[in-house]
Amino acid sequence: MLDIRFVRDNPDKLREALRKRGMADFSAAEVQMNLDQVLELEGRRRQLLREVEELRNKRNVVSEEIGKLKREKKDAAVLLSEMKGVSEKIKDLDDGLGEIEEKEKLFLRYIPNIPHESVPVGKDETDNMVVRTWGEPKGFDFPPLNHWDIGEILGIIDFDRASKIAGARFALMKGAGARLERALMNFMLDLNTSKGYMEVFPPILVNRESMTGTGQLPKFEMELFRIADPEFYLIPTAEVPVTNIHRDEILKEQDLPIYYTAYTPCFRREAGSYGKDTRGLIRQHQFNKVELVKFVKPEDSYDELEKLTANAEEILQRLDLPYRVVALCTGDLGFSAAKTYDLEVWLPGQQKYREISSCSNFEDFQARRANIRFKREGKKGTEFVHTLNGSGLAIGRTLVAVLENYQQKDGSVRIPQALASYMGTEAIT
RNA sequence: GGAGAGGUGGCUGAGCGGUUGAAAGCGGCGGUCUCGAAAACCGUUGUGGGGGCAACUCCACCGGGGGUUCGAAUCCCCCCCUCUCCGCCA
Repeated sequence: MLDIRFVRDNPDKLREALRKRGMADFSAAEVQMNLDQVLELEGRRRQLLREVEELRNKRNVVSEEIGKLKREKKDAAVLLSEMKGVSEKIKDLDDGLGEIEEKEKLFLRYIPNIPHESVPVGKDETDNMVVRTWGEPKGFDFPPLNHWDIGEILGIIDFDRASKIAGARFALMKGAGARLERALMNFMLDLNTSKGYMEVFPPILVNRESMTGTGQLPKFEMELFRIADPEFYLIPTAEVPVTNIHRDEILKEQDLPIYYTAYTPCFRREAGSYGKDTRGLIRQHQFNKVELVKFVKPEDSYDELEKLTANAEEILQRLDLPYRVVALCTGDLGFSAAKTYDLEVWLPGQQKYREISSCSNFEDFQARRANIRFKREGKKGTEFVHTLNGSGLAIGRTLVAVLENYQQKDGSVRIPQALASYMGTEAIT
């Protein structure tokens, strides 16, 4: 969420940012309001606020006067009759004010973040910029298989039975497949904690406030699984519960930066991606992920983004998986992000780089929404922290990359050196 | 699921419906004393918002939302959360 004062004072900057994101001039279809109308609304809000406060002041002053008279056993009838109805008037004005504030807030929640100046301008993923590549896609002296074929041949991934148990877009991992899933998870958590991230294991069902805090609601309700009766949402990423750890808190300056890493299952409806990646593990309703989350001081957030991305990259490097780093362009940038790097790993089965991590700086966008602030030593007032997060890494997709990159001519899969101790074997045969 | 207790400032903990933004203690900060420190003493110590160049000033906030009243932390209603005991259960 943007600051209404920023919107008020910089409508042109906002328009420019929206244009770069490919949203033309802004009108939030969902709330049927455009920027000019909101600016007008803001003017009315402040006018009304002044009126209400003036009345409240009158109420306070006169009520005190009445109290004084009563204590002195004097007659207060005149003042009492004068005050009759003032509260009602306040209530009326206040209701109107509340309505305006609701409208304004709703509107603000549909405005995306302002892209950082370093973000390449472009209209869609074809305009994303490759920042660097690491490793060389290996050549194979045989036609490399897809991971779902490898998984089936080795008997470690069972899609048929998974669809019997749950449905499409689920997988049943078996034997070495299940072990590999667990090995990756432990490997990633161990590496991340060695880099100073504190391991946390959060709730994976969360309430509405948490989903709103990180920006999944109200705009992306269609992507979420929800439990109806006691109302809960299944998290689409650990970003949600972990960022919400500090919702409505005022942190001390010396607490920052805070680094967390968390393994969680993630759940996504994948509505609107019918027909995309229908086979294999790439796009599942339920998948495992290890996440990196940071709370930092504003002046540090872009350095921290580079460091966070490097931490995620190191996982791929240790697994010796070729990848590239892509800076998302303005048109491809997520709603809440000011800047995002995607890590794309090489998949021989698809002869393509595929996203395996997404590392973003949200600046104060999430923090304002989730009300996460900090207080500087010796300074009055508070500031919003900057939040960042990135996958470190998506486990299912990493498993795919391992299977496809380490497959052998004889159908077996070698285990990367870094995972050997976690797997207890050198190869899956 | 049944029965009870409770939610007040960074923490502990008071608060007859009317100078209570809120006693007191602790903690924090500043100062006196000291070679320095501790102790002692004095002072200070919330968040958000509106107006103003500023000094400053006004408004809101005692779990959340309604209500009663000239006036609510205090009275009434609803909701949420935490804790204890019983039952059930991984």
